[in-house]
Amino acid sequence: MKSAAKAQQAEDSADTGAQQIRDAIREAIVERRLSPGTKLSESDVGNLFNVSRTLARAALQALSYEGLVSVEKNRGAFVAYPSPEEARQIFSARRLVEPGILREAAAQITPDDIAHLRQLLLEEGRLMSERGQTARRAEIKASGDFHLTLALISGNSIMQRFMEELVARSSLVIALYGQSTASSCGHSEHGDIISAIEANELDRACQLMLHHIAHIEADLDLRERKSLGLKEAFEL
Amino acid sequence: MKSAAKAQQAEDSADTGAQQIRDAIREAIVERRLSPGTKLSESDVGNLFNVSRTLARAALQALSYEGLVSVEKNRGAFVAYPSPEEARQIFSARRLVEPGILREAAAQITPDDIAHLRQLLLEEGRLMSERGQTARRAEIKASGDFHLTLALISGNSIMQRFMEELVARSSLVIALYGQSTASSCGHSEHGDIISAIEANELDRACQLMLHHIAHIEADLDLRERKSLGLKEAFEL
DNA sequence: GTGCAGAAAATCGTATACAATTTTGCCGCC
DNA sequence: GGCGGCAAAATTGTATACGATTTTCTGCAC
Repeated sequence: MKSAAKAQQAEDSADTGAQQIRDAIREAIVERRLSPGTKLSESDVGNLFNVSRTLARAALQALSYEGLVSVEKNRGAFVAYPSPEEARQIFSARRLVEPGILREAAAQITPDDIAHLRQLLLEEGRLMSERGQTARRAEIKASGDFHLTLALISGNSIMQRFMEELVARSSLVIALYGQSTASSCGHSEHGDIISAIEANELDRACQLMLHHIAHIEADLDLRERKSLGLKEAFEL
Repeated sequence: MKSAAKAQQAEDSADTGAQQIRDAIREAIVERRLSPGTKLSESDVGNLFNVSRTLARAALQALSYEGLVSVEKNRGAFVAYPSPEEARQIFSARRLVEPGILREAAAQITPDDIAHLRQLLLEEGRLMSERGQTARRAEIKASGDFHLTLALISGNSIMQRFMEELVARSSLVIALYGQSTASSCGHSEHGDIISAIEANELDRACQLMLHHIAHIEADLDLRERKSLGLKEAFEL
C-alpha cells in the first residue's frame, strides 16, 4: 500500500487543485525527499504538476501557513529551514499539548482504537528492521502517525490539525539537527505509552509521553550555526 | 483613528497585498462587524479593497486556514459559522493549552510584562464601563489581548499563533452562541490570574485560568439548532 | 397558479499576460 | 586582476481573461 489515505477526504473545501499539490509537496518534505532550504519556484512547481503558477503559488502559500515552507517577498518559496530556536519552540509546544491530547484521547478511547494503535506499532517495528531509504522514510511517517492517531482519537479536530503541523515541522527539525542513526522516535516508548493507557495509568502515560518527546529532542544538536546567509549559500 | 495598527509590521513575508486584506477582514470578523454566515464574494472583497480577485481570493484562503472563513467549492467564501461541536472543540483546545502557556509565561515573566498586563486590564475595565457598540467591540479585543499577551510572554511564537487563532474563533463562537450581556470575559478574573502569577502561585493561577475559560463557555447556549441548511437560508 | 425545463446571470476555478523586483552577467574603468 | 554599474534574464506580484459550475430568472406546459 502507498501511504494510507490517498487524499480522498472532503472534496468540498478549498481549491480542489492546489490541495493535491500541497499534499504532495508536504509529503515530500516530511519524508525528507526535499531538503530544508531547497528553493521551490512557482514555475517549477507548476510545471512539475502540470498546472499554472496560480495553483502552484496557492499550494506554496498554504504550506507557508503550516510552517513547512517559508516565502520571502519577491524572492520565492523555500523548504523551511527552522532555526534552533524555532526547533526548541516546536518541541516545547509538543510537550505542552501532547500530554493534554493524550488525556483526552484516553478519556474516550475504544478497544478498536487500541487495536489500531498496536497495528501502527507493529508496522513501525517492521519498518525499523528493514534497510534502505524507502523504509526509513516510511518509518519516519509511521512514527509520526502514532502521535497523530492519538490526536485523532481525542476527537478534537482542532488539536488534530495542530498536531499535524507540529509533527510535520518536527520532521524537518530532525532532518536538520538529528544526530543518531535511529531516525525518529524510540519505538518501544510508543508501546509503553499504549500500555500505560490501557492500564488506565494516565499520569504515568503522560510522564512517558514527556520523556518520549524529551528523548527525541535530546537527539538533536541545536547549536547555533554561524551566519544564516552563509548557510543558505551552501544549501543552494 | 481608523483601526489601530495599519498593518505596517514585517513587510518581508508572504504576499504583501493579501496580508493587509486578510488582517482587515479578520479584524472585522473578530470585532463582529461581519456576522457568521455572511457571504464574502471574491469580487466584492476585491472591489472593496480596490484589488483584483487574485488578492481577494488569497486573503480569503488565508482566513480559511485560520478557521475564520469557510470556503465551499464553487460556491464561495463565508464568514465561518462554527457548529456547537466546533465551539466545544475550540474551548476544549483552550483549556488544554492555556494552562501550559500560563506556566511558560510565568517562568520568564518580567516586571515590565506584569506592568503591561495590568495596563491591558485597566484599559479593559475602562471600556467595560463605557456604552456604545464601539466600546463593546474594543472590549472584545482587549479581553482577547489578555490571553494573547500571556502567549506572547511565554516566548513561544508557535503557541502564540495558535492562541491567536483560538481567540479569534472564540470571538465568533461568542458572537453566535453568547447569551449574557457581558460580552466576553469576566474582567475581574483576568486580574486574579495576574495576581496569582505575581504571587508565584502557579497552580492556583492555572486553576483560575481553567475556571475563567469555563465561565466563558458556560455563558454559551450550545444547543443544536435545527437543520443547518435551513439556518443558512436565513443567514443569507 | 404551480412546477419544471432551459437560458441568462453571477460566481468560482484556472490559465495567461503584464508589471515590478530581484538576480545575473557583461563591460568598461581603476 | 578586481570593482562598480548598467543591461538582460529570471522570478515574483498582480491583474485580466476565459472556461466551468452554480444560481437565478424566465416562460411554457399542465
